[in-house]
Amino acid sequence: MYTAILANVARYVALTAAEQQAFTNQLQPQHVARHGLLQPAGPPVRYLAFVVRGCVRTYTTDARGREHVLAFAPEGWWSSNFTSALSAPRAYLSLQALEDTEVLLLRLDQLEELCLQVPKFERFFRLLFQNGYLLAQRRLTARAHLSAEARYARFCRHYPQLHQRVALKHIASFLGITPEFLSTLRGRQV
Amino acid sequence: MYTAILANVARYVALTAAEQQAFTNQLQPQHVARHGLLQPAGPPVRYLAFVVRGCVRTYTTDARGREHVLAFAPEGWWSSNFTSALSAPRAYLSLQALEDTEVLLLRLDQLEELCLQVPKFERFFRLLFQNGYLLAQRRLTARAHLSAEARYARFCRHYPQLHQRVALKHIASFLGITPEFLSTLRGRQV
DNA sequence: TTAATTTCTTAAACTAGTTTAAGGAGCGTA
DNA sequence: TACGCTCCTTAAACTAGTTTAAGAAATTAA
Repeated sequence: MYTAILANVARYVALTAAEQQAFTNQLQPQHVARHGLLQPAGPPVRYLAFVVRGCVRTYTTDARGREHVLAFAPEGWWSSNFTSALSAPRAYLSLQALEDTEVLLLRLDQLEELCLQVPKFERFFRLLFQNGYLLAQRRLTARAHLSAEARYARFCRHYPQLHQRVALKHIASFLGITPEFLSTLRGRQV
Repeated sequence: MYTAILANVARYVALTAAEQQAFTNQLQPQHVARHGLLQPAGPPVRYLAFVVRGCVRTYTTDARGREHVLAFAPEGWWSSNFTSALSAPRAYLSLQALEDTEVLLLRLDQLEELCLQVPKFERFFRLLFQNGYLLAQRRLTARAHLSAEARYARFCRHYPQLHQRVALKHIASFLGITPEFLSTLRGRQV
């Protein structure tokens, strides 16, 4: 259950058995059926999710009710519903399971608590966010530099496994184009 | 010299006089003339910059030699040249002073060193990157949800001071449109 | 002051990507 | 097996934003 997440943390910081215990105590395991939404117990809050099995997509819904995919997270990846008030205050991102999925949830307040108890986690999450920041910037750059076709080619090269598992419409949304246009792009390449 | 940056750090963590000393010892002050590039002493590396006075833009240059602005940083803001290998490995972002500018530079290796010496900085930079990650995600969302016109309106509302100080072509690049098109957008609104 | 250079504006031709629409393919359910 | 549903594909009409070009305005330098 916790093997993968502990290995993930161990990439950056070495934990004692007691610290591992303190960590896993905070995590809420959740099983989410295909197409179901992730949500920790209690009122809606900010949280992180670590995907143990399956695949999750992070998305927003705009004023016209259209969804925009911001990220995918297969096994071993972190994801979060963090966002800031683009339209409404307390606007959270939604996380949906694209397959039968097993996740470990950590609310932001639990994260803060954990960092106070075990300062090593300040380091771990500093590096995690530092990396997330870098990836988000890379995607901004890609959108500025590359045509839709080049972005799709890059996506296929970078995430071949996702390309197989994830519906075309979600990939299109992630790339910032319509499903129809992605379909024509695919047609061209054959 | 260090008043502003210490106030900035104090928003998240309380430092002792000795810790303040350890922090400011690592910082490299640099004066950069208008249009000059920021760069810490030594070989090119990743670094953070805190703007004490003036204004900085962060940008990349693509294969065709065209620049794309990723961020602006006026007084009191942090900025960095972090990026990951979109095209070449060791591809850093460039930071340019848009006015006569005073910055404090902190190399990534110095940051790591500082975190080891004073663990409070793990917390500070964790929160700083967490926030940067959030802002980058917000910009990705804005680009998906909003038309160029709406993005420009939002930029003007959000950063009225920048709108006055920064050249139109840089704002256009930041918004992801051509200067010509931004110019027509401006014309329309009058 | 003039001259050189960069930046901004305007407008017309163009194109990457959208919209709309309709048909087909797959898939879960009864 | 057929029904309903969502997803994917194709194609034609359309549009937001680009490209090209040329002139006006603002900066910079001498």
